[in-house]
Amino acid sequence: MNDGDGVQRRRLTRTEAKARTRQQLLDAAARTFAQKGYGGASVEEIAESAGYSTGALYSNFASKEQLFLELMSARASRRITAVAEILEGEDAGDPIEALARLMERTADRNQDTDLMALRAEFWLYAVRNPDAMEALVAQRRDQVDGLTGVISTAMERWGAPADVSATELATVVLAMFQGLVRQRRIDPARVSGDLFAQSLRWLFAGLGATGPEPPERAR
Amino acid sequence: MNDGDGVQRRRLTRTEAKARTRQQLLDAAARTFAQKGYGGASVEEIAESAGYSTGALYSNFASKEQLFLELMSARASRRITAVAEILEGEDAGDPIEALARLMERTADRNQDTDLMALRAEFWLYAVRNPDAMEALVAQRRDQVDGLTGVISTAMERWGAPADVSATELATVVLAMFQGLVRQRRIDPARVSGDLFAQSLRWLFAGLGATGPEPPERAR
DNA sequence: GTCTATAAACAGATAGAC
DNA sequence: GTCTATCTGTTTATAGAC
Repeated sequence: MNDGDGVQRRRLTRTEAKARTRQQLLDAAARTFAQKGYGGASVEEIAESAGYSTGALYSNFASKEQLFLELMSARASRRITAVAEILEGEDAGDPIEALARLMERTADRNQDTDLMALRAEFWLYAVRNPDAMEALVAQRRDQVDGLTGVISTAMERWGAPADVSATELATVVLAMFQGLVRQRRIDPARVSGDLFAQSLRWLFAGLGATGPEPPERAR
Repeated sequence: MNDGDGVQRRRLTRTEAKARTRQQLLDAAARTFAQKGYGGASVEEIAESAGYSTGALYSNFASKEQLFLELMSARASRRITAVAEILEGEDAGDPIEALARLMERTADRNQDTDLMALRAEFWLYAVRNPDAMEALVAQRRDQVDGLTGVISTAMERWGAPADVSATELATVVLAMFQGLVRQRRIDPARVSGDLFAQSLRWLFAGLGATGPEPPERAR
């Protein structure tokens, strides 16, 4: 119970210090897994990248796999909320503009390329180990939830019919976003920076379409 | 020059036999890399999956990496054309229906899950090794080209403005498709099978929208 | 709690038999 | 041209010093 001196002078108890090490190792793991992949990253690399030894790593995590899984679950609750925050800050203006700027910001910066790569690693791991899928389910729902705010605003602006589901639309917007970012990493010359904004305008303008057929046809 | 009997009875010359082995190894590599990932698949696994030994593999490929790269380039010219073929067969009907059925077909079958996983592996590899990106560029352009046919048909049907680029639209449709398939693998309960068709209708119905602003607003 | 040293298993790649 | 056997380096994970 009582550990040494009653008052904590250095503001870092032993357990806090360990938690800090844990977090540094998690961050290093995120970097390393993103840059080298799950199979390509060695635990020694991760530990060194965090400034520790493999011994310290194994003192905090049972195995390489468990470290990866922890990362997968942790990221579900952490980073994703950043999307919503960024959007909140811009919510005053045109929601489509806000979404488009989000794309430009995340698509080309290296930091977020890492994030995209890490997400791809997560997806591949979960596809191969279905037990790990639930973490991705949570992650995806957080992303969709983070979008529904702007989506709803945009829907009002464009006078979308009441029977259009905001979450379904958010799912579609997320799909477009991720798909375009991935393609832009491959062939930036052919995936222009504002293609996303253009697509959003098309999409929202078409929400009024009711039937499965073109409005009028010369048949 | 003259090998044994002048006429080839068995229809397999030695070079043909080697080419056959090569192809079997490539197919096995595609399966194994898809199922275990680049780092997770061992050359012994690949060779055994093809019914050969590692010696045979290294007789045909310089290294594991070169095998992977060959696969990456080969798939660019092969499988992708299948997309266009499937679409051609359905072209008579509603183009949107054709695209939607394509999604249903590819999204849930395991064979195509493998293909999606393999593509994700390609993407990750190329993001980390930019020299390999050109293969993906070709792959992406083939995919887009394979789509432009149906897209153009659908554009006519929906009376899209002339200034809408069919290839850009194909890029967007491809992004939506890939994004939705990936999300559906994560959370099928929340990504319904016909959400893709619905999105396509929204998208095509909205092509008429010209400006960056909603058509009319209660401001 | 973290480090050093090491055990044990496995990887990619090669050499020589056939 | 393919297989068996093996070499070499690296990997995950652990044990014990501090």
